[in-house]
Formats: sequence, C-alpha cells, structure tokens
Amino acid sequence: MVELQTHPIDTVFHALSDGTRRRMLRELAQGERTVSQLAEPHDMSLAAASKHIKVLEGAGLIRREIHGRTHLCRLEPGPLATAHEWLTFYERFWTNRLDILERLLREEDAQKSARDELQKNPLKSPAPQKSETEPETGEDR
Amino acid sequence: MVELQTHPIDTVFHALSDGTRRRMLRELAQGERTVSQLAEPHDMSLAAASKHIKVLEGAGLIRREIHGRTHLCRLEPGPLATAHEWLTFYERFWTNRLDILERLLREEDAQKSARDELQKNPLKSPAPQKSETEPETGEDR
DNA sequence: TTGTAATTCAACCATGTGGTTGAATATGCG
DNA sequence: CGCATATTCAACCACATGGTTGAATTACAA
Repeated sequence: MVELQTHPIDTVFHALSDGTRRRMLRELAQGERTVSQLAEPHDMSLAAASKHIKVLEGAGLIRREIHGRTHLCRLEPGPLATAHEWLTFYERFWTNRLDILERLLREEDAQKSARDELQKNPLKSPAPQKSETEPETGEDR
Repeated sequence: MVELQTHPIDTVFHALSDGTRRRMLRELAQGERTVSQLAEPHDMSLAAASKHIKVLEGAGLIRREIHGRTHLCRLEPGPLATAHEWLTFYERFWTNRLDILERLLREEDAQKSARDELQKNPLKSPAPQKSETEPETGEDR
C-alpha cells in the first residue's frame, strides 16, 4: 500500500516487533558485538541476521563502526527513549485503573469489615517492581 | 516464514508500528468509540479500519463491547504497560549516557572554570519533561 | 415487513517481510 | 601473492500486511 510518509517511530516499533531483533538488542545491552557475534545464537543464515541488523540500524536502534572487515555494533538508546516516552502518555490509564479499582472496592465494602485497613493502607499502585532486572517479557532467554 | 511461537509482545509492538492504529489508540484515550467513529478520520474503507481494529484487539490493546449493531471499543492499557516496562530495561542506557557525558565534561574542563558549578549542580538527568501532555511523536495530528 | 444502518466476511491485489542460497567484496594473515 | 574471514548483495520463495470492492449478517426503526 505504498505507505508514503513513514513516521520514524513506525520503524522503531516495527524493529521491536521481532523476537530475534529484541534478543540482539538485549545482547548489545551487554556491550559491543560484531555482526557474526550477534548472528551466532540465532538459528539462521548470516545473511538473514545481517538483514535484521540492518532493520535495527534503519530504526536508529544501533550504530555500526567498521573496523577493517568486521563491523562493531553498539546500542543506540535514543529511539528506545522515544518509544518509552510515547508509551508514557498512556501511563495514566494503567495507573488510573488501580485508583478506580481501589475506589470501587472501598465503596463496595463500605459497610463490610476490611474498610479500615484499606483506608489506612491505600495500596497506592501495587508496583511493577521489576525495572532494574531483565523483564521476562520478550523471550530474552 | 511460519513464525511458530509468536510472543505476545511481538503483536503489541507490531500493532503500535502503524500510524493509523496509533491514532486510533490516541482517539480511544479520549473515551469509548464505535468502529465507525474510529474509522471516520482515516481515509480508508470501513473494512480496512475494521481490520486495524482487529489487530489492536488481537494485541489486547482494546476491548470491544457489542451493543446491538454497534461495537463500542475501549482502551485496554495492560499491554501498553508491558511494553513500557520492557523498554524500561534500557532506561539506564539513555540516562547513563548523560552521566558519561557529564563525567567527560568534568574531566575535560578539570582545569577550566565551570567545574565548581557542575559539581554543585550535577544535572542528574535533564528529564523528559513531557509525560502528561501528548507526545508529538507518532504523528498524532 | 421493509428498508437502512453498523459491521464483518470473502476474494482479490500489490507490496513488504523473513528466510534461503550462491556469488561478490573487501580485509587480514602466513 | 594467495587464501581464509567477515560481511553484504542479489535473486528467489512463502507468507503476512494493508488496502480494495461487493456481498452477507444483524439490529433498529418506520
């Protein structure tokens, strides 16, 4: 359908929609890697891996530094920050939701027993509690 | 390529990689919308819009409530939270970067004048500063 | 009941995507 | 130089994607 005027964030989200590429990013989070190093754990031809790397590069998610015949890739976090920021707009929805649930519970149990505990301990968002460790989401192996 | 074992987050990022669908989400952030309401601003057939909506639904990004012959769609923020959390893993890269820049500046200007101000005001991440308003990213019109 | 409105379905089409293989292009090394 | 290494290129293939149109389905309303 031709898709003239592709927004940059299109290519970022598209790049992230593939498990192989997400695994490559996760690998690059550990440090620089050559193309063959990135390709090695993936059961596919080097040419296929090379294409994936080019998709990541096209999205600005990695940069490549050519040293002789080897290409060193490094993570480029800018687009990830952009995507993160984009999603942040919707943050109020998954936090609001908890506030609403809390309010509903409080109203429903208005004459029940648990009211006092809830009011003293308002459970202000049960917390994702996993930002510094690797998220299991996105089959990171 | 068959793609057996598609990870849920694949479909979320894929759904987000299309401007039309992102605009629909943005619309749904304002409140519930019917299929034709969602389709209206987009220059395409109703059937095409219906497909986009089904992609969003398949990614769990929206839920549909059928009222007679109209389908009411509402935003379902869970997968957005998941994607946001996934990206959070990389947050240290775009914040670290600032720390590194800061350190470099401090070393470079070790004998220059601006050192004292930098040390007293360590500019701990200049802050995205736009989480509550609409991000311009993703051509939100 | 009859028509119209809301939505999906089905078939079709052009293009994109992710993979393959084999050849090409450099670069480093003995 | 001559060979192996690292990577890309080009052609090809199967299937997905995003769009179209026209018919089908279902529900409301006169």
